[in-house]
Amino acid sequence: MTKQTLSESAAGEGADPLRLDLQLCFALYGASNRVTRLYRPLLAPLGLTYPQYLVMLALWETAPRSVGGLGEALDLDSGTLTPLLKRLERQGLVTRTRDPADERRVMVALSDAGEALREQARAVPGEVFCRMGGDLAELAALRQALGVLQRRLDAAEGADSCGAEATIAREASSL
Amino acid sequence: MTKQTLSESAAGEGADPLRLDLQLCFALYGASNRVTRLYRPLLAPLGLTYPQYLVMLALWETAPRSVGGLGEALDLDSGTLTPLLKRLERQGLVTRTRDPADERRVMVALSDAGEALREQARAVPGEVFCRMGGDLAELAALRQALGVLQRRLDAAEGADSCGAEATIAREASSL
DNA sequence: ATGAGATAAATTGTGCACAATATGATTGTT
DNA sequence: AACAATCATATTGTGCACAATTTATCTCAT
Repeated sequence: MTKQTLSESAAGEGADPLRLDLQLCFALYGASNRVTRLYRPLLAPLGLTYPQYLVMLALWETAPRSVGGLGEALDLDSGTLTPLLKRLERQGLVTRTRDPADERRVMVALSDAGEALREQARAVPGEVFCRMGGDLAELAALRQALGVLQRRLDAAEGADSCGAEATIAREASSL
Repeated sequence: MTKQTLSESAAGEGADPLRLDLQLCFALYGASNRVTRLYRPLLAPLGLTYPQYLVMLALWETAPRSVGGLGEALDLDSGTLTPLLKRLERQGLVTRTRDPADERRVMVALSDAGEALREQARAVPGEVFCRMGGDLAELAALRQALGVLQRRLDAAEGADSCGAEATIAREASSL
């Protein structure tokens, strides 16, 4: 099976660390694509894409929120959010109004239809959970590990060249 | 910090499985975005994007390959690959020629420049490994868990409605 | 008050990701 | 041989994701 070329070819032979992160990054890339494919048919009846669903989830928890606030919550910038929010607005799910207290900000609020959609969306997480497979402990562990990795990637965001001092620091804290 | 709204708000309170997969899927989505952001500055000197790099990795292992073969290896369809491969061709890194034995197929081969780029790319995995943080066991475990999840997601690809027995199983393990 | 920075969002341009469809080649049946 | 079904790739259209830039607003030191 050709699919294994990148993902598992070195699995048996002594764990080359270079192959490992190739495999890990590729696995994350693939998993993300698979997740959005998994959501697609479930969200289609609601007229939402997966990123739009994430925005709605954020708003169902707290609204109104500024574009920047949403961006920080979802780790997306205005170049992604602005057109996405305009589409949600065109569908009548949210409203976008400039904050009178600070005209630079745009506050995103839920319309009645946006609030109402919450009920329609209630069945989605259960379906996803079910399709992902039920080993709760394993999923929890995976989420936990992703949280740790995420913090490291966020930390690495600024560092320009993982220089000698960083390598030493890594070795010191490595175990 | 608003960022925690989706990712960790329920961490302390009894592990609602519905929140869990929301968090897990969101974490996968975020991790994938972060990975491509991590690669971007490392691949920019090579003139490659992360998906283009994946294609080149596949070709450096085995070439020539058909478009379909690449698609199976990377889990991408021709709608994604065709324009990507045309860009690689325009950069002089690959050639695309129809297979004389089966004119439906397009074989993608490496040009000399494409072969040569392999040397330039040799430093990339090390940098990535370094920036992701060095706990080898943890990264290996994460990759392992992603492999399991991936197989489940691939299996769930066809299933239309995670039927009654699965729902019952979920309810049984739900609390 | 005013102009220099800082900040928030929008815009522009490139490149995925994928559904739906189209085009053309191959295979199997009759 | 002819033709339906299948298969491999390409095309079209929508919607992210993000870098780079622009526009408008705000803050603050003077």
